[in-house]
Amino acid sequence: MVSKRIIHSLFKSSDCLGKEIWHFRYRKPIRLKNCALTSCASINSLVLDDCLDEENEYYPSIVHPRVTKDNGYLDHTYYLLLLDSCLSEGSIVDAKKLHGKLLTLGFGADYRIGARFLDIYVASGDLSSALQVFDSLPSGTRNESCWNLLLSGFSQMKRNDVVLNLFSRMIRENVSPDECTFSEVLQACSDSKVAFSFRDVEQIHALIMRYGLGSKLIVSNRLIDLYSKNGFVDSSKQVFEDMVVRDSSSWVAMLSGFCKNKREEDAILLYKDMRKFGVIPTPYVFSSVTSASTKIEAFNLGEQLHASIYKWGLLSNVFVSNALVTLYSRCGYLTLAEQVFAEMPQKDGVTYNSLISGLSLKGFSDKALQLFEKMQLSSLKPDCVTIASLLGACASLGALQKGRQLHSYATKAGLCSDSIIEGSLLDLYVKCSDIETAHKFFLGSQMENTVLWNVMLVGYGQMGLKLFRKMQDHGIRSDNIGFASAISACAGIQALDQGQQIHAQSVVSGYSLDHSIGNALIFLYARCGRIQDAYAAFDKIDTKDIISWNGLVSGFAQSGFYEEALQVFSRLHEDGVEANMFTYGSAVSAAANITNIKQGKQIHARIVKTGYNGETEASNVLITLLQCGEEGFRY
DNA sequence: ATAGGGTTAG
Repeated sequence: MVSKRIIHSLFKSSDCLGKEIWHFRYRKPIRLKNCALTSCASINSLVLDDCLDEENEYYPSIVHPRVTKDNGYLDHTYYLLLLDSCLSEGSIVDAKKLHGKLLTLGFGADYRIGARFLDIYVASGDLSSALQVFDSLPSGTRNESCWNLLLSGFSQMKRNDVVLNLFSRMIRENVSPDECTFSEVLQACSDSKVAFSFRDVEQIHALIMRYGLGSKLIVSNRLIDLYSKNGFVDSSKQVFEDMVVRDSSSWVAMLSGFCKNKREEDAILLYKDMRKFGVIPTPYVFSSVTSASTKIEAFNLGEQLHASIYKWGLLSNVFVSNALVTLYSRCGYLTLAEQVFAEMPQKDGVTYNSLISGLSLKGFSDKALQLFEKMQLSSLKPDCVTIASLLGACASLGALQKGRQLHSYATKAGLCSDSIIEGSLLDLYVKCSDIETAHKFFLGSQMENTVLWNVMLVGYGQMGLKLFRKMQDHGIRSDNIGFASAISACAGIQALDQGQQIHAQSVVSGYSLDHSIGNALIFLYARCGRIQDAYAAFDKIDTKDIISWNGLVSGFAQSGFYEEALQVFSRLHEDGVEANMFTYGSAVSAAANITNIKQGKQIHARIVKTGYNGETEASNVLITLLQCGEEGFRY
């Protein structure tokens, strides 16, 4: 709204005597009488009376841009008011008409009018018109706010390439960017699909410092984000630590930076620091930190977080509670996960997906499928993530029929082009031994999807190795899981040379430090009876997990080094490592083979204690052990 | 502006 005074001075400054103007009430043009403007109450009242309400405030919507037979008595200020009227009514069509008229009237070069149109076009998303107006402005009048307007327009439309081009043009034309400029530019860089090299980000950083904007909060926050998104989290940390003033977003940016770069421990330490500094945690903080503790399975910390979240009254936040559902699911506390789920006042697709994937992963496939039914009854639509989890559940259940239903659901919903859905579908058919469908599916899919090769490689055992060669013949690069699976396949047929060769290839491909490949190598040596090499490979792994240990135990057990296998099993026990069903299976089998009833019984006791006695693999071998014939041994 | 869920592996 514009005050009465502005309109007054507007009319005073205009030489409008004897001209025709549009009368808004009569809806027709009238000619202004020959009277002195300073005392021209008639003109003022003529227009103003119609435009003012009781509170003497001007409503632009009453003014309509149909000023006829204009000879130029109305200046740009008047047109700016008219433009405001178009804007307040949101009528881009009117604005465009007016623009056309102004151009014919010769107002095109007027900076203020141009800037206003720029604003209108950017706000309405008509960026090509915006760009036209921008280019038609005399270059001397294009100040940084014009540039920023244009930048923010393209940034909102996610045209990041244009944003970056405009930015470099801006620098070339010697316009000084301000914090708004960098805020948009950094945002565009972060959203861009293209990865930035360290040098790229550093150059942007240097520019920021050159223009003296290093202390601006929004700039630093986005810089932290940009460094992190491209994997340079240590530089993010540097920026964060150099900040004199931080706001809540700075902490969140740093937290999520650590989370994005698998630095969960750092994220958790940062959270503790943040609390020490007395920063009030936001939902963003809790969803990030909870997710970080999920990833490293820090269940105790997760419980503490749950308590804090409750204390801050943030359980009603969907993001936060979803993170909690995932936390409890992944740590195996499905009852707690279900409890959080049940108490959520609002649920979204991710809420369902979190619990469904948790149930599927932990073997509660039936429950996962039931929850899927429930989800369909609610108005929420299952998506790729839902289907992928459920396909996993079906694969482990061997539920081919249900899996096929999901397949047709996914086809109807248009989800089948998703590469992860493809992977889990193929895995379903392979695990359910529907070789024909699996083969057809594989041949009909994109060759570049390495997961599909891996699924085939694993599922087809020895045949898999041939496929692995074929993959290489096609020039498709394998990934760490492909190499690991191929090496394991070699282990299975005790093809040491071939396995070593593939390992050498993986090193050439840059996977020399990969965990999965290291574990596979342990298994290869152990399975081929190379005890010392196996231990050497084992020692090379810096963070040994149960799979590393299993490589030794099951490898030795399968190659007939039963005592060795049992020794490793005892060591594992002493080291306080949690065995799983594969470990127990191999250990019991080793004990059975050398009829070591005493150790067999000990293992049995632990199996019962850990609840793995429901697992067929260990139980079957226990029965074998029983058949070895020790009296009094009962399963 | 910054946050949560999915496939292959022994």
